[in-house]
Amino acid sequence: MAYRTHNCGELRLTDAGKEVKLAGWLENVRMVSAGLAFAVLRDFYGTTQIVAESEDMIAAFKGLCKESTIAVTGTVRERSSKNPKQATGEIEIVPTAVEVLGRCVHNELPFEINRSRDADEGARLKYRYLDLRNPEVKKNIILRCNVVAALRKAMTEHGFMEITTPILTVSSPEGARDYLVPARKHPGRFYALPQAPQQFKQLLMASGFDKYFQIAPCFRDEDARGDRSPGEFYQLDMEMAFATQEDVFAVCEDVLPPIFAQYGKYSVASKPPFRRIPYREALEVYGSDKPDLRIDLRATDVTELFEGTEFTPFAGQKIKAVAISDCSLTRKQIEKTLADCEVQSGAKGYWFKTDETGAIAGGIAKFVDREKAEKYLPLEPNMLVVLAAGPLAVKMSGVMIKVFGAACEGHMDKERYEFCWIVDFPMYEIGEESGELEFCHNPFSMPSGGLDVLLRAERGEIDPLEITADQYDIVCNGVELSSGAVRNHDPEIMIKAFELVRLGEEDVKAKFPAMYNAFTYGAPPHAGVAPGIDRMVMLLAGEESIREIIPFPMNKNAQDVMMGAPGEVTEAQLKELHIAVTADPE
RNA sequence: GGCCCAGUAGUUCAGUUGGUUAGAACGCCAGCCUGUCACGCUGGAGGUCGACGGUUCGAGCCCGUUCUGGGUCGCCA
Repeated sequence: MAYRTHNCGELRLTDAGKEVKLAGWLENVRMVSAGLAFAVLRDFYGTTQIVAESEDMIAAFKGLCKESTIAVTGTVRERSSKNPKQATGEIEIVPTAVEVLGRCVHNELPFEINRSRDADEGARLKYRYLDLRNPEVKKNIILRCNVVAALRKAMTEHGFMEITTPILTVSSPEGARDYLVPARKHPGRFYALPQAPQQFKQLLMASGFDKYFQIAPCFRDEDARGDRSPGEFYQLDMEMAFATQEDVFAVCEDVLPPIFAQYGKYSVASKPPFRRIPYREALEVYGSDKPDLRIDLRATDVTELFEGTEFTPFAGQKIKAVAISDCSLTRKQIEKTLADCEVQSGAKGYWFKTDETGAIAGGIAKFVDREKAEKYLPLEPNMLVVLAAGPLAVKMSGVMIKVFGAACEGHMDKERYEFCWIVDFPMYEIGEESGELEFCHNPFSMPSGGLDVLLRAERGEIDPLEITADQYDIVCNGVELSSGAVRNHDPEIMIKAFELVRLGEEDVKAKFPAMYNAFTYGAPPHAGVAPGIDRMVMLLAGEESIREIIPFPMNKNAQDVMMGAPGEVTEAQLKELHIAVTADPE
C-alpha cells in the first residue's frame, strides 16, 4: 500500500467523498472538546485539516508529539466552516486510520517551526532540518532551485554547454586563501579546492569548446560578510571563444532580466543594454565601484570650496560632498546616520544643512561660504549636505550615499532591480605595501589596446596607471554580482604585461604553466563572466542575509554546527596523510 | 586580527536608581470546552540571569577577564 494517494496541498471541494491517504508532519492539534479535535497535516505541498470526532481518533492525535510523521487514511468531506486562507480550506479528512511513520520524541522543539525565522540563528543552523520545515524558510531554497534550473535552461538555449571542472586541483598563486587537501600518495603535497574554475574554463577555450558554462562551486578561505558566506559559494561561470566584451554583455543582458522578472520580488527597471559606467566615473560620482542606482544621490567634489578654509580637518584635503534635497532628518538623526557611515568607511563625516529659508545652519555651517558654495552645490531650502575629507573621502561619499539614501525618504525606490556594468578598470595600481606597480585585479585580463599600449607604457610614453583592462563588473542594486574580462590569450602580451610589474616569462610559466603552454599552441580570443548564484538568489528573494538562501549554511566562523564541521580526525588518518601531530606552541 | 551590538524559562523578549520570592507572550503539562484554524478558558511545571573574578550589607543590573553568536573593517587576483 502506498504511503499516500494525494499530497497535503491538492485536495479541493470537488474531491469530497473520495477515500484518500495522506502522509506528512503533524503540525498542530486543536482540541476543541472531549469529542472534537482538529489536526493539521503538513507536507512539502501544503497543509490539510484532519477532523477527529471519535474518542479513538482524538486519543491517537493526543498521544503524538507535534512534528511526528504520520499517514492518515480517511474520507474527504466538505467543511461546515471553511477557511479561505488555506488552499485546502474547503475540505477536511475524516480519518479511519492513523499510522505513525516517524515519531517525534520531543514534546518541546528548539523553536516553533512556523516562527523559526525569529529564533536564534545558532539554533536554526544546528536544527536546520527543522528550520527548513518552515514554508517561509523552504521557499527560498525552492526559489534557488527554480533560478538555477532557469539559468541552465537559458544558457543551454544560448548554445552554452555545461562542463564540470575538477574540485581537487592545484593551489593558485594569487587571490584568496586556498582550502588545501593533503595528497596521500604524495607526502608533503596538497591539492587545493578551486577558488573559481578560471584556468580550466580558459583551457576549455583553448581546447576548442566555443561556449562553456557551469553552476560552479568555488572555495575561498576568507572571512564572511552579510552577503558572503564563508568557505564555499556558487557561480554561474561562463566563457565564450572568439568573443568581445559586448558579446558577453549581450548574453548576460539576454539571460538575466527575464529570470529576475520571473523570480524576483521586484520588477526589473533596467532595459538592455544596461548602463556602462567607467570605473573612475563610478568612484567620482557614486563613491563606489558597485553603485546602487536605485538611489538618486550623487557625490560632488567640493575641494575648491574649502580652499584656504580655517576648518583644520579640511585644510589641504580632497573634499567630497553629497547633497540631499528635502531632508527632514533631525540633528540627532543626522549624527546617528553619519556615525553609521563612519563605522562602515573608517572616515570621519561632517555636515551642514539649509533651513526652510535656505540659510546655512548646523554642523560645520560657520566654515561654509554661502555664495561660494552655490557654485558647487544646488543649495535649495531644507537640504542636507554631508561631507568627507582626505584619502578616504571617496569611499566615505559612497557609504554616505548608500546609508543616507536608505535613511532619507524619497531618494530610493527600493522595489526594483537596477543593473549596470562597471567598465574600464585600471590594469595596474601602486601596491600599498610595496609602493610599486602591481596588477590591480588579475593578470588574466587583456589590457585595452593590447600589446601596443604596454609597449608605449614601457617606453614611458604613457603612465601605466592610465592603462585600463577589458575587465568589467556587473552590479545590481549595489551588489557586485560578478567580475569578468576579455582574457589575455596572447603569450607575448602576457609576458609584456608581467614585465611592467618587474616579472617575466619565467614567472608567467611558473604561475600558470598549463594556461601559458596552452596559449602557445594557438588560443582563441575569449571572454567571460561569472555572476554569483547566491547573491543573485539573495536579490531575487529580497533577503539581507546570504544564509537565508543556502540550504545548509555555515555560521560566520565557517563552522557547520549541525554536522560539527570542521571536525577532528583520527591520528591514523593523519598518519596516512603524512601529517605530523605536534603540540600547539600557544 | 580591530571595532560595535547581543547573551535572562524550551523559544522570543521585558526587567526602573543596585534592594522582598526575576516577569510576559508563545510553547509544554493537566482540566474544561461539539466547528476550530495563531481556537478559547482555568490551573500548573519550567531559571547556574553565558562563565569566572571583583566592588557592595546586598549584583540580572556596576567593574574586569573570558566564552559564544551577529554585524562591520581588514581580507575576498
